[in-house]
Amino acid sequence: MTTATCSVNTTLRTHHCNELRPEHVGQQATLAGWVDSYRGHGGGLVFIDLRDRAGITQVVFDLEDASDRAILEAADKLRGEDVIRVSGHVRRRDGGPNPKLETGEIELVAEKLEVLNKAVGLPFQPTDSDNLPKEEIRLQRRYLDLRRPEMQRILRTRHEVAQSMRRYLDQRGFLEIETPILCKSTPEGARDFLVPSRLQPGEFYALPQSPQLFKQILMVAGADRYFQIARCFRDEDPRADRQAEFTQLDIEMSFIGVDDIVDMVSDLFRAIWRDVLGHEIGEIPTMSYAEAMTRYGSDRPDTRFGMELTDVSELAAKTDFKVFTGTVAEGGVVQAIVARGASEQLTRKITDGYAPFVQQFGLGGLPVVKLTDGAFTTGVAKFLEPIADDLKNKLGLKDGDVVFFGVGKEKIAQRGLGELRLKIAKDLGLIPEGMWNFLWVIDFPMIEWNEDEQRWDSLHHPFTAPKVEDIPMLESSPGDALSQAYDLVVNGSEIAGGSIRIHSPEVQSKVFSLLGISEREAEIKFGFLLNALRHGAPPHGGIAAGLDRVVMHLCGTENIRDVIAFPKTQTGADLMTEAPGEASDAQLAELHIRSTYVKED
RNA sequence: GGGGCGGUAGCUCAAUUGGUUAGAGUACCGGACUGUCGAUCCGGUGGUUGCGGGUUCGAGUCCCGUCCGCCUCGCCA
Repeated sequence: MTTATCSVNTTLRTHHCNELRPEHVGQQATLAGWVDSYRGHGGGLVFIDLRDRAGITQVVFDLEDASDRAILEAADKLRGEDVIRVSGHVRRRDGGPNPKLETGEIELVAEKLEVLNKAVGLPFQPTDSDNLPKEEIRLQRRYLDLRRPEMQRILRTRHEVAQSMRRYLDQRGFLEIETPILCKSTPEGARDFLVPSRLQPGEFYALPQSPQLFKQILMVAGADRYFQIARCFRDEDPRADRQAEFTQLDIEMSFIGVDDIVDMVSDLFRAIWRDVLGHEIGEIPTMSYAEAMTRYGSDRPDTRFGMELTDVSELAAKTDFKVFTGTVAEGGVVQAIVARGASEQLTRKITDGYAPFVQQFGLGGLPVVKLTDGAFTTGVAKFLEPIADDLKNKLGLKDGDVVFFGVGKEKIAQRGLGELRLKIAKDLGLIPEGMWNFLWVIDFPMIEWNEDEQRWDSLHHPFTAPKVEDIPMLESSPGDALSQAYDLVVNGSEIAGGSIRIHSPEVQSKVFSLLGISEREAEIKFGFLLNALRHGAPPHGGIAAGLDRVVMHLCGTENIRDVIAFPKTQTGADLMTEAPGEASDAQLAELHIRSTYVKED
């Protein structure tokens, strides 16, 4: 018995709207809910579909049976979304069963009707699935939108995921511990949301970007196994699968290595997919970051289809095409992906459109050729003459294949082709339905060079432990040192990421200095963590899984706002409450704040 | 901060190259109807075409600005 089907009888009702069955025929029942639809036949006969969270039951007002004229007149005035309470007896339907409803074999014959709340001037009908209002309207009247069965299903799925997580972790000795929302601002990472302090004039809290430091402190505190379904805040621009305020399943464990957490979290996701979808994930394969970048041009590869990247720099250098030869001479690469047999579908117009697409990711352009009757045609065909046979062999080309070249610095060529690979696969429908390709990506580099800032940035975060054997490389060749970090990917989407943490103050200091964080700076910003590491820190590590994204996958939506009860728009607004709003001068004065913003005309 | 798409009745949409009184479905209101289940049938109300300016004899349509929503690059340790 789940929360969806258990009894919810109260002083106002005896059953929910998906409970009455033929076995209840003859019994008295009282239902309460929303009028889902009204079908009137004049003075003598009115049908109402009554809806609540659980489902729909047909109520009939029938002059020939139990209903009197006064009730029929009242019933005739009922309209969609009115909230009513009806009492009567259950009977088998006269007009035959309705197979579309789980309660379709019975109906409730109304003897008593009470209108609890009349719905007037609805902006839209939540039951009208054909004419779904635009998202703006749905967000303004979220209470109506959430009444839709599809949204109810998502709310329930999100609940089931959270319960599945709690059940699983509880059984394995994890403690659910809350951490502060009003935190100290930590540098780096995303932009912080700031909260002014009234009691400490001129000072500010930050909302947590994640409970990262607190959960490490909890390990030092001997909690051993911690989890939390934690709200996190990052003041950055949103995307379809990301908003500033989001939820993570946050986990940290002591006395573990990479395999412990990978195995445990694999098992956790097997449990979630089993609980929610009844799907068996099976073993989750592992791939190194280097392999993911080389083969798929992404650190979160979608392995549901092929079209992998191939490096053709050596051949490209033998052409007379300056774009190729110049790039290779400067240390860049030429890589290729092949859309097999797609030359008919990928018209000139479409392939032309791919050029600006990859330019977004920094590529200069997008050389293209097609293979027709054994010869290269269109695009850069003429430049490929000298290497035609070698290229055909290397890429295994057949007539009808389309080849796209990514030309430039390795990272940029990989990223550009990686993104193009996904776009082409979507455009051509190459992505199989119903597949769940989970993948652990491991062996990330510790750091990567930031060209703009001319410094090393951590790939994961500054508390990520290097591989023990790579510690000496932090000084000799830091860019090659690998970390004990891991990301869980499903169908090309990152749903969890974490690492074994540094538990030695010496290694932590070394990493800080590598990242250009001075000792003094580190003491000011992370002094409490460095102190904790000096006072008996166990080896520990953890992971954070994006709850919103997990639910998106399980519900089959590509819009993060669909899986959040009260989401925010692209400008960070809540269209229902109209947050954010202005603060009064008195409020600001108390907080020792004055706005410098000047409205433009 | 950059690029793209969109905004017409409560809601979903239409409106020829700029051209008569901006239409349809649905919702809502009124009427008919005793077995419907997207009930049906008849009638009706409903518009600052997001907002401001411009071009024009004439603007929903073209131009400029602006607001809002969505997608995206940057950003997101």
